[in-house]
Amino acid sequence: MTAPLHEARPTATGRALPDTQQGMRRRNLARVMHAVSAEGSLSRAAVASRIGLTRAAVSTLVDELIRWGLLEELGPERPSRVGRPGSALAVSGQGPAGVGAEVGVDHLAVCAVDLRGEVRARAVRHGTNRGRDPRPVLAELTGLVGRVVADAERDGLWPAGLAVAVPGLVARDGHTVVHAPNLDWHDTDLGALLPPGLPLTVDNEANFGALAELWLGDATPRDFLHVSAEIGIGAAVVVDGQLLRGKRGFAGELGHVPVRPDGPRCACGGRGCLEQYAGEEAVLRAAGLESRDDAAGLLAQRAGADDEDVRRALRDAGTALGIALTGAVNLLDPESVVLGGALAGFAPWLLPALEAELADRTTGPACPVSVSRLGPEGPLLGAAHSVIRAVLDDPATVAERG
Amino acid sequence: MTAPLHEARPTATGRALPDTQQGMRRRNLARVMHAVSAEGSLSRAAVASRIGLTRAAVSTLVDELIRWGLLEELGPERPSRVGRPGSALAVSGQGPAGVGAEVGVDHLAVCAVDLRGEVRARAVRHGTNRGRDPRPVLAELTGLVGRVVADAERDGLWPAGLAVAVPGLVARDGHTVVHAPNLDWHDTDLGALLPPGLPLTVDNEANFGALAELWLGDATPRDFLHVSAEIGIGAAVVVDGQLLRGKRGFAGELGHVPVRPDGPRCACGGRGCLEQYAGEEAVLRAAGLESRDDAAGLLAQRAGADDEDVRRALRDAGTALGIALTGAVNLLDPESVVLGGALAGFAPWLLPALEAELADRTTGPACPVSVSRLGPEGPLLGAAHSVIRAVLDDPATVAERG
DNA sequence: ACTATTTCGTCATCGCGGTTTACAAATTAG
DNA sequence: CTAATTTGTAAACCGCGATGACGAAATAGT
Repeated sequence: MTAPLHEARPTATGRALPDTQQGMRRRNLARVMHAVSAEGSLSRAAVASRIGLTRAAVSTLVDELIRWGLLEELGPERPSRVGRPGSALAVSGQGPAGVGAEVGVDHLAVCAVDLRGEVRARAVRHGTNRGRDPRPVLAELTGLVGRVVADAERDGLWPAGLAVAVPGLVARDGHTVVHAPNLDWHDTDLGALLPPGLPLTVDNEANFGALAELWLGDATPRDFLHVSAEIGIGAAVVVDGQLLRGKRGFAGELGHVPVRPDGPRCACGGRGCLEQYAGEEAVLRAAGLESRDDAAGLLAQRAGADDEDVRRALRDAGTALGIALTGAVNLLDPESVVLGGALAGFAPWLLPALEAELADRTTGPACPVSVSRLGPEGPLLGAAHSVIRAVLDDPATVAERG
Repeated sequence: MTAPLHEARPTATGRALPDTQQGMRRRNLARVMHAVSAEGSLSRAAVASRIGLTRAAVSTLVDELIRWGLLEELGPERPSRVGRPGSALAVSGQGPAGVGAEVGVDHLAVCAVDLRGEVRARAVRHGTNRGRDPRPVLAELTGLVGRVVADAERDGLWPAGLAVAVPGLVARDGHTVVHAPNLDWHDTDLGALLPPGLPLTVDNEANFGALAELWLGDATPRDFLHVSAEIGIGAAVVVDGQLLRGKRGFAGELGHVPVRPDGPRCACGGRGCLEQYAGEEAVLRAAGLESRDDAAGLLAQRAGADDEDVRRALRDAGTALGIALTGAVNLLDPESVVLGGALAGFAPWLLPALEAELADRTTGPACPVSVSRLGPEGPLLGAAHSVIRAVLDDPATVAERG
């Protein structure tokens, strides 16, 4: 029932790795990094008691991490209780940087985040990418990445990897966009079209948004459902602090959960999918508006200005979302549901209907629904942080650099 | 993106365990057990190459496991290729036994399984438990457990734990039945009512059924959805070979996924839940039959005898299941869906409508739906095997006994 | 039949990594 | 100013897997 010991480190190959002393060392290095990172600043003794190793062992681990430039010594702590005060350790503000990028429907954005989680450089280009060929778009993105990397390097950082958030389905290989309807990209391998040299990860923006919520949100639980709508409606399922990706990497397709099985036909082949009721197109139509760029902004503005048609449309969308989420919550029993992306902006008008539906259809206390405070920044930050987390999770990978 | 090294062994407390040499040893002992168990019989050298350790290291591990009575030496292998033949190792048929029990609506069952996975003792009592007080029911169950344990002990086994499958929701504490509608049990702590001394685990029958499918099914993937209906409709979600339990332990409540949001009221508070269309009651009503004991048997018999009313009712149930599963498949992207429990018996009449619905509502290749070959035995076997798996997953826990 | 080759299991030795124990340094409590 | 407490480090120790060598037991080749 508990996690099998022999599968402590599942591998892509499916074969269990041998458990050797080097692996133990690597895991303990990671534990030290995580402990210091979580608290901001910690003495060796505090790390030791927190991760359950002895002070002596932690000392050697810290020495190594300092040598690699991942930790730094801040000097003696202000003594608070009796005894010799410890020497404060902190995650280095130099060293590796995570480069995150976002291909949005109407913008490109890139940022660099240091090990401490602070954004140290950014670049944005506005303008629609809808229907454009991937090559020029990614060439522009490469330009932005170059600028951000140059800025970061001037600042004493070196890029440890590039993570790109895209509004579409990404294969489990981590670099092929299978289907991005709003960009009209299909089976596009971004590996060849982005700057070489940097380890690349591509993922769905909902996934990166969920990770941002997990890592940066305040009091975000380790089991939650993150719903994020831009044009389509995506969701990401986080279980025990890990993204649930599914066989093909397509998990979280909330937009095509049937809400009214006899409803209107959907592009996916189904009928009455959530997107037919709560997708951007559907909401615009229900509000009597035409499709256009920045439709989300228009909707939010009208709703804020008491436009009753728009409000009704958003209420109905909330109801549909509530029905779809009832199914998801029944299936997953998450600790909470978080609304992110464009949905966060509509929360005042969506939430009441959504929560009412959820409460009506569930026994006992309804699953709490909250709104992301990261808003549209989520996916970009999640992407950048995913690179940083990889370093924290296995510091030995950057042993040589620094 | 990969599993964080520092979280290799997640704990119930949420605090990361230190990584020590003893932990390493324990994990490697587990790897040896799993390797031998998976192949039935293996030489030390074969184990070594399979788990990536050296022959010398495996020798010491095997020595210890033999000393504990978990492995046994079968003697020299029949030489197949050049070189000295190895000495065959096998999991011991003596030693620890897993005791599984099932509280069904109309029966009680207990069995004991040895480390090799073979059923070595069993006991059953027929008769309804619907609405009975938990105390006498569990007293009877305790009696059956006593008989099975006695049989097993006569056979050279000792009970390593008791796992009980119940048709209802079980809290994450692993011993409290929160809600079992068909028994009419609520917030019942089974810990106090079952034989003391044996480590106890209680879980939903759908969960144990899914584990049985995972461990015993042929070619069952590590990511699948197991749907099991007795009276209600339960599901279990398996992700990466692990059960997804949810915050409260209630994950998998497929029966209350909304299928037609404006459909009939359900006891759960919702409307148009799957159970209103595919639950036993609903199917009986749709077929024009009355509720009675062994209704499932009656339905299967009538369907087999070309009763068109029953067949239509089952087809409609299949359609509703298809709609609910479309949502689940969109959300989870599992490798397959497995129908177990009573559903397995209805498969011939359910499957066509179910698969048609799933195919219609999904783009690309539909998620394959298969039928469990374990049938009604699943939960009982899963329970017993869960105890055995715990031993295989951490052999050191039984070091002293044997 | 005899030898060369291959593979298996074991042993002695080694290196790595965390623990134990001891101690000096730095602080508070009295 | 002394006793108590806590921190960080160093030295000795121990557990565990790796290495390399060796005898044992089989096949393959002549």
